[in-house]
Amino acid sequence: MTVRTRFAPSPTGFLHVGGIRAALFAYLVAKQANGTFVLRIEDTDQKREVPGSREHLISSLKAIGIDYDEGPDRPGVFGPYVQSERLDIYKEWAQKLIDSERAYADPYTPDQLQEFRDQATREKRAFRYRDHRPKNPPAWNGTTPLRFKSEPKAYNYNDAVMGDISTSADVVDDFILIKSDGYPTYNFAHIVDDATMQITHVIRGQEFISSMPNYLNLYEALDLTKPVFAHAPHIMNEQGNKKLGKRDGAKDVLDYIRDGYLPEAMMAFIATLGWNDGTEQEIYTKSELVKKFSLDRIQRSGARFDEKRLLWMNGHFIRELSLDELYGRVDFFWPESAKKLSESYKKEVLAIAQDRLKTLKDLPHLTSYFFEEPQRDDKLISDNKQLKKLSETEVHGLLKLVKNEFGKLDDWNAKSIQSCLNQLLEITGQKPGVLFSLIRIVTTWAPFSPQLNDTLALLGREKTLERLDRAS
RNA sequence: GGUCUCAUCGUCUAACGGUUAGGACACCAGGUUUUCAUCCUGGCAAUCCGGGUUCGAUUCCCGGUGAGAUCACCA
Repeated sequence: MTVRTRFAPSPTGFLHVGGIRAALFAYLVAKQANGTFVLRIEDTDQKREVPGSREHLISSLKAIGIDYDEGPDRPGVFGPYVQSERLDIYKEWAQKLIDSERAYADPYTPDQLQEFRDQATREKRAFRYRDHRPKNPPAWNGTTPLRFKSEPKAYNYNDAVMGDISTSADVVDDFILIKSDGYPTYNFAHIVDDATMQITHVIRGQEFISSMPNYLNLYEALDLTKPVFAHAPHIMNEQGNKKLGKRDGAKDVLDYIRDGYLPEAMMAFIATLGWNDGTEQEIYTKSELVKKFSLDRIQRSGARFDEKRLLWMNGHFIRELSLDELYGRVDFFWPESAKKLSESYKKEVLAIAQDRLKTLKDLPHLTSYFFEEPQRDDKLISDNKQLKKLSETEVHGLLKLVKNEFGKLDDWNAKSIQSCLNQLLEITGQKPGVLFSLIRIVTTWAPFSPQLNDTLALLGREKTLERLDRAS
């Protein structure tokens, strides 16, 4: 039997990093078994649907490299893959339950229901709809909710992540199958869909664990084979006190990509948040994840989202990239002033910036002085422990000497510049901390920059002398 | 409050009942004869509490405590 997993989001908001983890896990389980990964859109709540979220969600998945084999825009034999287009299917399955007397029309008004609930609250007991199950419900005409007639029982079942879970019969209740607007509830629709789409592994967030007894009861009423269940804990916010959500400033995946994070870093980071393979490996490529991932090694408690670790991982992946590869990725991130420069020059700049990039977005402020005249900032000198001791005339004297020696150089490359710099140390009698810092600062006006000889070589003799001139 | 689940450095985590409780991020210090970054070396730092079981519990059991999830005509 081929493994089929699915990711089934509702288009009610934006897919943030917490939500995408379930998708990643489902994807990995499918790919690992050479199976199929399905995207299904659960849009049964028309009121909450957010325009554009469907597209956003799809591009988020694609952005970090989660490709689905079947989905709204990838037709397969089990379609349609959008729930609002499957209403007839749900009606059919609902009819089966009506026929077998496992579904009935809900005769109560919302107000009446609320009264039942309030009453339960006053009496400090849990509300259960089935305590109010009508004796002779009217025939269902589609304008009132259709409820599941549960057969409460205790369950012991295995969850691929959480292990053995047991529940009492108390929590099985008569939930709504079809709403009065004719749309099915998630509780009903997803089970019908998973069955008809032949899903073998249901991998989702742990918010559904508490509904499992109801689902199990429904599977039995429908006489369906149960898939493997896997409920992953949520990713928590940085305080660790609740699940990560948009309100905590949780960014969505596309935000991270826009901020210069690599898709492979996002994937590795999200996968290892609460999962590891038991070895001391910290960083995984996509193909390693596909090979090594396993549901039973997912941590059972929620992990916090640690931006610092993400940043480190991103820097790592950036350094791993070949120069050409990296060059292809930073296109969007060059400062405006770099746009007109040649590819070869930009590649040289990129080569000495690569180790320093934590995100691709760091590129402009790390390299802008190669492309445009930097803003002079005398504080860089006056705040420098070594340089602030120098008088203005001393500074000018030093710069003059530097200019002189640089002017005499036959070749202008990193090597010749370095030997010239070494000579200058002898000529001036200054320590490198003073002389090199001074040159570095007046040629870049940046708080830090790559190695001095490399920087000057790339800057070119003309610009170097020009900037020395301007400073003296 | 009911139900379900979880609990190792600040964070992410490893450890068939026997380890000086390991690794990584972060942080700190040193080195790579300028800064920043990379790289290397070192340092700081943890088994929630209380009972059992056992020759021996991070590990098994019970009880606390703490945390999370859920209790909708939302998913």
